[in-house]
Amino acid sequence: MKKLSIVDIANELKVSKTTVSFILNGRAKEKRIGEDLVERVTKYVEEVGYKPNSLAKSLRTGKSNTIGLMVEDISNPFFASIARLIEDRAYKNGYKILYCSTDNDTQKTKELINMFRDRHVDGYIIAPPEGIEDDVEQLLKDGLPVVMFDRHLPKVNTDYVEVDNLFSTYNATRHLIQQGYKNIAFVTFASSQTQMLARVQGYKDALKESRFTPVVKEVVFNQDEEMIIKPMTAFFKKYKDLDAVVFGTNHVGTCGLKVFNALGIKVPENMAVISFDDYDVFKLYSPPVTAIAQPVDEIADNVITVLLKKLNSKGGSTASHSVILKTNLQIRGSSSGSKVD
Amino acid sequence: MKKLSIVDIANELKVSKTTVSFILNGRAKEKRIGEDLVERVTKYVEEVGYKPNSLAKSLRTGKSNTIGLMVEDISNPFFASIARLIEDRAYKNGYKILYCSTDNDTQKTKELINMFRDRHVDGYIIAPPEGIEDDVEQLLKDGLPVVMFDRHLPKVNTDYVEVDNLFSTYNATRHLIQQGYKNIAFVTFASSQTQMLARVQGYKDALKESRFTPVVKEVVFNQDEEMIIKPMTAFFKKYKDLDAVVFGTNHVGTCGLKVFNALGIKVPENMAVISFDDYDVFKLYSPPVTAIAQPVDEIADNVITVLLKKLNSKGGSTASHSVILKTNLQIRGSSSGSKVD
DNA sequence: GAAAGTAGCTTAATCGATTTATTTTTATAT
DNA sequence: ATATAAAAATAAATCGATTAAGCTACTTTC
Repeated sequence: MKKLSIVDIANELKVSKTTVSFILNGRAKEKRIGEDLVERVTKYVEEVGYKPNSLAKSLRTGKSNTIGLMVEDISNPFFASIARLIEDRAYKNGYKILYCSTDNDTQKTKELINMFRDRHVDGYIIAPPEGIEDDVEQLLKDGLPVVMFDRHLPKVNTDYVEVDNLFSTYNATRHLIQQGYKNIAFVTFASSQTQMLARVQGYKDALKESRFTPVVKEVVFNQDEEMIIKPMTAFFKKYKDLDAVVFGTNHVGTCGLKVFNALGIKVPENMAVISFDDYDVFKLYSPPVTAIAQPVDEIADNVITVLLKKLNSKGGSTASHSVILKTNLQIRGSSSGSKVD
Repeated sequence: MKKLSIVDIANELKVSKTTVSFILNGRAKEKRIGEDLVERVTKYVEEVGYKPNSLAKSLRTGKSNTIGLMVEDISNPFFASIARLIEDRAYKNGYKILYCSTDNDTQKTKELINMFRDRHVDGYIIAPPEGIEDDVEQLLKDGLPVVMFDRHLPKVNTDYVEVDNLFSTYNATRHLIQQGYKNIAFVTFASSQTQMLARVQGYKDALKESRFTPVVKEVVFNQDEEMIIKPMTAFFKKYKDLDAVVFGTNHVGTCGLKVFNALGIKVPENMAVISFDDYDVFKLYSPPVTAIAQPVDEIADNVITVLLKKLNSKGGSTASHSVILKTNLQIRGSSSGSKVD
């Protein structure tokens, strides 16, 4: 049983493929095709289970009904859950997702964008690394909708969905200060991505307000966790008088907990911890770790909504929708959060 | 600047598009095209950055260079890391990944398979739910390679990559017995998927060997974690004399830990725990939780290797490669694993 | 020096849809 | 009965590649 084409349908019913095409695309009324014929065709198509070849369709129409999703790392729970939610919404709207991990690697990301272009992806959802401004600019110039999330490219005027990073770490740090902690460090990945800069700034702002000296440690992003844990271990060995730390991402936070476990540093007795991004590891740590929870559902929801809007408004120069969402400081810990010396 | 097509290239160079196509596909020698022309074309193509339209190419050749990856839930760390590794290998071999989550929903999975077919995916990687035997059979009949992982469909003769589930839980349970635990439960998702049946069986076998009575609790898979935690809480409240439990998956295990936290049950003092699938939550729990670590790298490696082999051997009826990998029981816990009453 | 061979390209069909332009058929008006 | 408009359906071009088959012009071969 070979796959059916529109010609087969047309031949079988002794009509032209044009007619079949019109009917299948709901343009029967518009093209005033007789109701009886419409019914005959619809019925037969249903009966034999004919599905148009989407490649041919895409070639002709230029639309592929595919969305390209580029995250930093699909195996990171934060990105995985957002991907999951976006996937659901996209499928429901007839779009498929082509996804990939950028590893925050500029060159890799550029290649992936080309790959997506090549595949005639209709829209792009990107958690962008630095250095891809020109490529994104080009996409926009060519009328392809792009929505960024988690961070954005300041030099590129496009839609994005983010959380209020600066306020989040500011607030978290202030929380620590109010609990009486005095030597608070900030540990994060070395990066000049917008969200990272904002997170560091929030921390610094809070410290400045209380006239404390900031201690910022940046570790280099690496697939191999050991390469993250080593420098971090050295850092905590060196700064022995720290009594609290804010971690810039869930991954850094998780590595941090591993370091503390290895060094025998008790959380929160010896070291209060707040990490960006909430997830099971922090919830189940004992005692559980305070975390800045990002509203993943809302992020995913906004991202896909904005993108679908752009896709439907077909080239209409919709004004940029930049959505900034609030995070939620999940305060946890046996000592109800206040310092006990 | 409109996108270039092969015709534009041909016109510009005053040659036929056939020639350009042959050169671009490395068939210049075979089609004895002059070396100078080959160079001229190659150079020009490079210069203007022409990339063939892959849709047109796929339409003509029938190959899309895409692999469909269907996992249970992309936001589950086990599947996310495998997806990540497969993605890497696939991209390196010129294949893109279309992925989706099945939620173990038969109907949804059938629809997704159709979606993939429609997209002319070249090969399928599936962690199959039950009930899709016919659909997979059809794929195979149509010459489309399918590799399954994590579990398989006993009635369908296709390649799969799995771990030795039965031995894994048997071994884990025996470990608990050797430590002196006497009332060991097995908690898992209700499912008759091969891997789940094997896991329960391994547990039962070990208990039988020592003449203990098995206590198996099955909870229903649900997106909403509360629906898992509730019945599990009831279960542990009811069976108060349990001193150890084996969890069938990382997700059940994580929920279990949440239940114990809520009920004030200390692990491992009041309840020894071993969970299938190792990940950060178990490593960082204090004291860390013993887990059955699956070799995700090896799984991903084998899956993609088998699939690529099939894709390249072009319809050749390669014999089924079924790979069964060993798991690794990561023994952890402050009391070095033995029971202290 | 005519037949055969070959190097080097090109013509045209094809994949399976969409869509523009056109034709045929039927109904209505004059 | 004929012109005219409306309704219904179709032919053919197109999207951008691949590829089987064909065409020159030049070189061999006997």
